[in-house]
Amino acid sequence: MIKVLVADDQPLIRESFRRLIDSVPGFQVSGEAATGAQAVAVAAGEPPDLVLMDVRMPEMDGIEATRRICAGHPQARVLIVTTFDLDEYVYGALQAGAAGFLLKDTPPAELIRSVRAVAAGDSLLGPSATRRLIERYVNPPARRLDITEREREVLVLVARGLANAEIARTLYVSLSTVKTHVSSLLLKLGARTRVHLVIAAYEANLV
Amino acid sequence: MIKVLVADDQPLIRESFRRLIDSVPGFQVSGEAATGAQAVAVAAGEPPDLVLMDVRMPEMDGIEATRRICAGHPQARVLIVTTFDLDEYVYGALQAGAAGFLLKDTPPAELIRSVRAVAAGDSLLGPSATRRLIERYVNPPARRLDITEREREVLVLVARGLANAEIARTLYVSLSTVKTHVSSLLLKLGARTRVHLVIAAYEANLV
DNA sequence: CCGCGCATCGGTCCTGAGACCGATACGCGC
DNA sequence: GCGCGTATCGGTCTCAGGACCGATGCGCGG
Repeated sequence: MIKVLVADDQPLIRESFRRLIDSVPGFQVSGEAATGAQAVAVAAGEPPDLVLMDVRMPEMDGIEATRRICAGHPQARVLIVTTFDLDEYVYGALQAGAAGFLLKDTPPAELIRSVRAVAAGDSLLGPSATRRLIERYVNPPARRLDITEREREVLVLVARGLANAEIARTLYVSLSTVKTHVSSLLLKLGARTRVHLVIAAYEANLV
Repeated sequence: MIKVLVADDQPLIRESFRRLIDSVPGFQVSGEAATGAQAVAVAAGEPPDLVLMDVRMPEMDGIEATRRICAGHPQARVLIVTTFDLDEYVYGALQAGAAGFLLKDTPPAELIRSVRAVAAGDSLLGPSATRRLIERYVNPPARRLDITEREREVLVLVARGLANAEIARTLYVSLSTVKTHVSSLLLKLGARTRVHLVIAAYEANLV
């Protein structure tokens, strides 16, 4: 029997979730909480297998509560269910350890499937959350650096940790040439040292 | 009317998808393809709004076809539907520009909802794909660097581009101390210069 | 108590990095 | 033809970075 903790500051919502969860075979609501702090406390007393967590709650928000519960109970899976489809909520919740992020307007049938999936160890996000996650992490808008092709090559090698002499040998040019390119890069990217170039390269997803 | 291209090397699968799609109001199958190359060609002749794409296909796989179609038709949304739930497929497909990744055992009702979501500009992944995406991009297993707390502080500042003297001022210690820590870091992390430290810090997700 | 790891600090020495100066050659557009 | 940007190359000079030497104090466990 999978024990579920329901955390939401609205009693009506908790009641709905309780009915929904209890209607699913193998699942049982083992506790309720009206604030993030309460959720953490209840989870400490009765370790849940699954947590349905709201984000906006008094005392402590659901993100922070998620972080603490995940830290204290690694086996617990947290499914965020919120009204507000905000970027920071999504990223924050997932970084805090949440395994899912759904909106409250999700149809009950899908919610149940999601609960099952999360309880089984998988993860699940609402469509808009998924889109933004992909945009942010998988296909981030590669910042355009206004540099020439040759300079880009040099930048990549710098970011790999090669010394100027090594870059020269790699590109079959002289040390002077490499230094010229590096100087141009420093100027164009507003960097003081090659360390800043490495940082710029990483931030621009060149590596 | 949303035009859908169905690409799969099995005629039976195509037929199933065609019936499913045509049964949804506002959607219409505008073309079929049995290989990745065919999919690209058909898409070029009759630009689709949505593509249902298999991965394993002769001539060209669905990932590469996705890449080309997304490059040529930015408005086209690609939904990968495959039998094989492999990591490389998921990461590859999303990097290629796919907006969704589902398994063929997805129930028809959910598939239809997914098609609608993807056509509306959102994204959707199956539960296991979502989990692995999160594990890989949002909460990557931070490599443990065997360094002291103080060294970690110095490393972070180095990775931010601070010079030794600036680090010294920031931490209220002498330049000598910073140099000592940096030397220890170079030794422990097997780095030759501070550039390697920056790289190590980025790879270890310290920044 | 004594050893060990950690953090702190100072000095010397050498080298790569980067600024700044110069130059040539090539392609491209006006 | 001439200017402009890019890529190439050389020299000089300064300085931060890093190696290597030394040292002290502190906490912690055998």
